[in-house]
Amino acid sequence: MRARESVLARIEADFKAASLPPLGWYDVLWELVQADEGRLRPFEIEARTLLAQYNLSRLIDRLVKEGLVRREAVGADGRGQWVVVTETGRAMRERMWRTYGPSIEAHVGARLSEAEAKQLAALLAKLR
Amino acid sequence: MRARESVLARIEADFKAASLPPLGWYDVLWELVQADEGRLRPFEIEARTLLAQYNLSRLIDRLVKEGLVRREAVGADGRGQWVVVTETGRAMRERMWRTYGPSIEAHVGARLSEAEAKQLAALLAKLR
DNA sequence: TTAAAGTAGATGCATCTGCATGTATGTGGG
DNA sequence: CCCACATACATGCAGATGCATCTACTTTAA
Repeated sequence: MRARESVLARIEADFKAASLPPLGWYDVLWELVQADEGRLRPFEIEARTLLAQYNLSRLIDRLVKEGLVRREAVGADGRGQWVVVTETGRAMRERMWRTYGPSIEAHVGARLSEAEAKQLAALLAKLR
Repeated sequence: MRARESVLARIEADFKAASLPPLGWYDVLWELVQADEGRLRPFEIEARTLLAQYNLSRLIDRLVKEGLVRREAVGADGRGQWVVVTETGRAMRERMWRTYGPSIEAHVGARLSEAEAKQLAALLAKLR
């Protein structure tokens, strides 16, 4: 818990310094960019990111308002919708990564050897 | 991040099931119980828990309102105050621990061997 | 001694979160 | 076919958080 606090605080400081949106936005944009056709259903994003349903719903609102994603009706299921990344959204994800990547490297990578990082990942995986 | 999410969600579910106050309260109560005479200055709690100053200030308000701690003036420094655990506060910490301890054991302890836990702690310490 | 700078803590405001619940659509058993 | 139940997502409300700033007291240094 403390380690996560420390690391997160440092990364968020880097984000603030670069005037970037909240860190959490990255995860959603990333999942969308990875996904087929750059789109996912909200419940799929929810499963991938561990965001609570009501939080995701409102996070999508904010992303829409910033023009980073758009909602699209899905034919097969009248209850559902697609969340689609826009070009602006892809560009923003890339811009965020230009801070995020080096930040992770500085605050995590630089403190662990390759072997240690693998070990850590393996240990943490046991907790999920 | 994901591991912490998962574990925390499980522990918080246990807390909710036991109708306990937010998990964060525990850390403050614990630091106070550990401390000499059961009291600390807010800035000391801040350093120990990584709580932001403004969050701690209001968290203390809530603890006071529940009768778990009380504020006391400190003679030496007119700007400062002591935060002192009450008997109710000590009892609450114990009650919380009766859920928290087993919960940690179930969601963390049971998934790691003694050696793995030590390894994990050592790796995470490098990130602080 | 006294003004400038520092430290301890509180607080107004906007945003975010958790919780419960709402609306709309889909599905499966009788 | 249809009604009870399930699923997908939204939302009102209360409380929590982040940010900037404020007040009050202390220390420093000329």
